[in-house]
Amino acid sequence: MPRITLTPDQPFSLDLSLSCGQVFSWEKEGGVWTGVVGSRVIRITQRGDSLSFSGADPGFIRHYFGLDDDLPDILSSIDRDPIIHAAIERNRGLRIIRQPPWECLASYICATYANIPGIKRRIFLLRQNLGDPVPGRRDGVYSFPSPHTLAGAEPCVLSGCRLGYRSAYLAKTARLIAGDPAWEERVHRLPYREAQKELLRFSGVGKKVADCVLLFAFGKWEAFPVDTWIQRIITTCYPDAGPLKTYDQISAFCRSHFGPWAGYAQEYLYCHRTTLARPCGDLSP
DNA sequence: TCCCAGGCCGTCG
DNA sequence: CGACGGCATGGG
Repeated sequence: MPRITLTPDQPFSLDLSLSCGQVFSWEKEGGVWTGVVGSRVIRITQRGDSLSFSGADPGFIRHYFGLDDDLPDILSSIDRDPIIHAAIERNRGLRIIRQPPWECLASYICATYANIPGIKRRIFLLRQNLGDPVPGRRDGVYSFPSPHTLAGAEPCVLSGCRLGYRSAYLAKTARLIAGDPAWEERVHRLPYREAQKELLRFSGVGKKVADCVLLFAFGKWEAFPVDTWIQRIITTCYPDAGPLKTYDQISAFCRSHFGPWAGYAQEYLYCHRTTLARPCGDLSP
């Protein structure tokens, strides 16, 4: 079984990274995480500084989990106030995962105005109803459906995935992308703001979804997704920022406050949301 | 039964 | 631009 030994100067927590709500298709059973990334079934476990895994080579694992990002450097650069400091102390080792772009985009279209268990359920149904079974010992493991498959899906099959009003958005975007295979390379090449504009062309994609995809799939670290949790945290815990009202005001304040790795700060705040969002921003543990 | 959830779209000032 | 209602569905 392939293995990666982590060095002490580059902390990593598999549990935090997979359970903080950035990915929706990983499951942990008996200490082992299982997920489908593209067409690979990856099984991985962490014991201390050792990662043991199957289904992918070490280079893929390093890239997918961001193990080559200099986390201590990133964290010290965003550690600019007591609020984020507490979030860092509590969640050190959380890394932003590099998701396949289409899976990430489609998942976050399905994630609007829903809670995480509901999102996981819908994406599970999408895989089960429209994905391809992935060869392996265990059945019940399916790849994420391709844009082409989703674009041609029977309406009754798609409605069985319980997406509600998101269903039409996803189908429309799947059709657009099935006829535009260069979208991924285009977004990669563009700087943050123009890449965001490019994603906003897709149906069901507003600024929040676009920023999630830019952060979680394209490594645009300036992206700072503002959802209801982050909005609450910023307005209650950062009153000195002034009366921030619009998405762009909050997002821009956080980019200037946290710097070029603002997206990492967002994820640490989000991971710490239930503590930070309670009344008065109480920092007690 | 309520309220809320990793919001977006269309419409109207 | 900014504000606002509607929206399918499921969790707590």
